[in-house]
Amino acid sequence: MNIGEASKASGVSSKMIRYYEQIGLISPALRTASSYRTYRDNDVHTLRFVRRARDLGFSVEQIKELLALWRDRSRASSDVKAVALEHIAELERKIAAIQEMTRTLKHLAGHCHGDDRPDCPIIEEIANGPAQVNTEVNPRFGVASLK
Amino acid sequence: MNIGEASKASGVSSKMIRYYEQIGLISPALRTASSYRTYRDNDVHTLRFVRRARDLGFSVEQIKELLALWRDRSRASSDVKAVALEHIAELERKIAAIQEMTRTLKHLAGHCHGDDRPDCPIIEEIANGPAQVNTEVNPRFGVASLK
DNA sequence: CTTGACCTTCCCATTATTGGAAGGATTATG
DNA sequence: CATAATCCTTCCAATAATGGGAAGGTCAAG
Repeated sequence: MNIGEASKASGVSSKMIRYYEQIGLISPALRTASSYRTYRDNDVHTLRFVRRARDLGFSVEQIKELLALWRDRSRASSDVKAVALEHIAELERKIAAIQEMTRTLKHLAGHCHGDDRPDCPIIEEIANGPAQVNTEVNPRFGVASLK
Repeated sequence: MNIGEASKASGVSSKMIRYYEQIGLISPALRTASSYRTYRDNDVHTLRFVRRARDLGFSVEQIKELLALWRDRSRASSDVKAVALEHIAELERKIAAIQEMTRTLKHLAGHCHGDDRPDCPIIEEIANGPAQVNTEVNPRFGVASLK
């Protein structure tokens, strides 16, 4: 099986297969006399492993660890779990960060008329920072009272 | 004000200020006789605009649009809103993708003992793909019945 | 034997940011 | 004033993962 077939069989592009080999994520493929890379079922299995891990958002570095754990049949499941939990934590940090952005943006967009007039709280906030929000119950202390 | 002070005042690193100038996001700074860049309050204002937009996850390209809209005092707020909504949509796609990953990973981690034994559903799934989940109510048709 | 579809390596681009080197300018201190 | 520390300048490189493409070799079908 040459690289194109291995690519189709694994869902990893030929480009990436060569790249993974180059950076040492996977071992160098066997070569034919004319230096074509050849792959066997086992290699394709590894490539699928890599693709699934990528689909789960693991970095190449983490996949290196996971591959080592996969091959080590005497690994402790706690070792695998540690990698997974660490990754989950990172993903959740990312989600929180992005959600904070959307929260702010939705709030702003919700207050933007979105019509032909130039007045726009979205660009206002980006330009001038968080607008003073009057959360004051008593208007005597609100921003409005400063006029 | 030279670049270091402008950096502190705006929260954008000197490196990035130079970069933004180089790619044309901001206009070239005035220079002293000894070619030090100098910045005035107005420039710092622009830099803050850029930083806030970055904090909201806008790409440099989008910020280019936003800056143009900001400067165009006859812009339609709908134009700003369009950029924002597009960005919100993209952020939500990202969130959904990452959440799907965490959902899967948490499920797997929840079934991993995390002890000294090698048996681990996490690495199992990465290696062999989605395990057959028996969602069948009638055991006659379940995977179990294939034994 | 030609043609088309593959393969090889090598280089470049992407996005936003950081790091560093080499050298000049400014500022502070002794 | 001399010198040292701290700035500034430009240029080059690296990051992470992927895609695009060129130039040239190989293979299989016709």
